[in-house]
Amino acid sequence: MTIYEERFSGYLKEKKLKLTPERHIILDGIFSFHRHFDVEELYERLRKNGEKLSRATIYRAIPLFIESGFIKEILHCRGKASYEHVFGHEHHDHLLCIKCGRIIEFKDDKIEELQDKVCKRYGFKPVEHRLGIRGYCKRCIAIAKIGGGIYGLNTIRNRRKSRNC
Amino acid sequence: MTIYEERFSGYLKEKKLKLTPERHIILDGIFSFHRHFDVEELYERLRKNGEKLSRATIYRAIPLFIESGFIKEILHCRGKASYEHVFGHEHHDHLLCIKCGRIIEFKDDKIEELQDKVCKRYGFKPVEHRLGIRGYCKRCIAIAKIGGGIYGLNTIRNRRKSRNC
DNA sequence: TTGCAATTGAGAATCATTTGCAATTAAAGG
DNA sequence: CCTTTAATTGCAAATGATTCTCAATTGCAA
Ligand SMILES: [Mn+2]
Ligand SMILES: [Mn+2]
Ligand SMILES: [Zn+2]
Ligand SMILES: [Zn+2]
Repeated sequence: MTIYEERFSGYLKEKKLKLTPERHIILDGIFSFHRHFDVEELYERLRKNGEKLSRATIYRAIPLFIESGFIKEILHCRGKASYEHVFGHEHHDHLLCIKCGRIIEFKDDKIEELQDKVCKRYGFKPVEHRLGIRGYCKRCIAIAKIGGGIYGLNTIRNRRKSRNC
Repeated sequence: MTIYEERFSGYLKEKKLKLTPERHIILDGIFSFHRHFDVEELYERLRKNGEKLSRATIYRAIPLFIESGFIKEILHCRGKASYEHVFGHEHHDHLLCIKCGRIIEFKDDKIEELQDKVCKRYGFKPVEHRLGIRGYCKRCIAIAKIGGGIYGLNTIRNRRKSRNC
C-alpha cells in the first residue's frame, strides 16, 4: 500500500466514506501523472488505460481529494477548473502566458511571508492562496515584436478566442 | 461628458467600434456602482433602473471594458466571473472568507515589487495579476470556534454548497 | 443622405458541472 | 460468512454561465 493509498483510506474512514474501486482508480490516475490536469483529461487518460468509470464519479471524487489535501484547484481557465498536486509537491504560484498558454511555476518565499503578514494584519486565518501573473512569456516576446496601441495587445475578438487563462 | 465617457469613446473610435446607447448605459451602470459585480447583477440593476437591454449585449461589452482598462475580471467564484473597477481605483488584492463570503481588499507594495522581480527572473512581461488568499475572516473566527480534524474544516457536502469563492 | 460594417435582441447552442434515481456494494457487527 | 444499511455508481436529465446565430437595426464616415 502506497503512502497515498494509506492516507486516502485513512481520510475516508474518518469521514465514514467507502474506499471503492473507482476511487482507487482515480487516486492512482492522479498520482501517475505529474502535471496540471482537468476532469476531462483525467477521464480520458483513465479510459485509455482501460478503466471503466463515469465522469460523474470523478466529479464526485474531486472534492474528496481536495479535502484530504491531495490536490488543489488552480486558476480557472475558460470556465473550467484545473487541479494540481499538493501532496508530495511543494507549493508554488504561476506565470501564465496569455499568448501561448505556457505555465511557469515559481516560488518566492519572501512573497509567501509577506502574505502571512497581511493576513495577520487583518486577523485573517489563511487556508490557501492563489497567485497568478498573466502576461507574455519569454519565448512569445522573442517570437513576435508585439505591437498595439495604449489599449492592449490583442483585439477583443482575438483575446476572447485565444484566452488561454 | 465625463472622463469615463471621453475615454471610452476614444477607445471605441480607435477600434472602429460604435458608441451605441446600450454601451453608454452599461458604462454608466458600471460606474454608478462601486463594488465587485457580475453580469447578472449588472443586468438586474440596469433593468430595475428601467433600462432595456439584453444580457448578450452586456456579455459582449465586458471585453471592451476590460480592454479599455475600465474593469478587470477578478477571481472566478463557482464558475461565474466577477469584475471590479480598475480605472479610478487603485490596484489591490483580496482576502476571501470561505465561511461568510466576505471580501477584504488589501495592497502590499512589497509583494507587488517582488512579483516584478519574479517576472524579470523569467523574462516574463506581466500584464496583470491576481492574488487571492482564501481563509477565515476575523469575524468568522470569533463567531465560531472552528473544530475539525486534520482533514479540513467543512464536510465535503457542506463545502460544496457553501463554497463562497 | 448613403452605404455598410458593426450591433442588437431573442433564443438556441455550448460546455462544464451537478443532480435524481434505481441498482449496487463496502464494510461494520454479529 | 451473513445481514443490514448508508454510501456509491452510472446514466441521463438538469443547471447555469456564457457564447453564438441570424435577421433586423443603426452609428458614422464619406
Ligand atoms: Mn502548478
Ligand atoms: Mn476588489
Ligand atoms: Zn507564451
Ligand atoms: Zn467570514
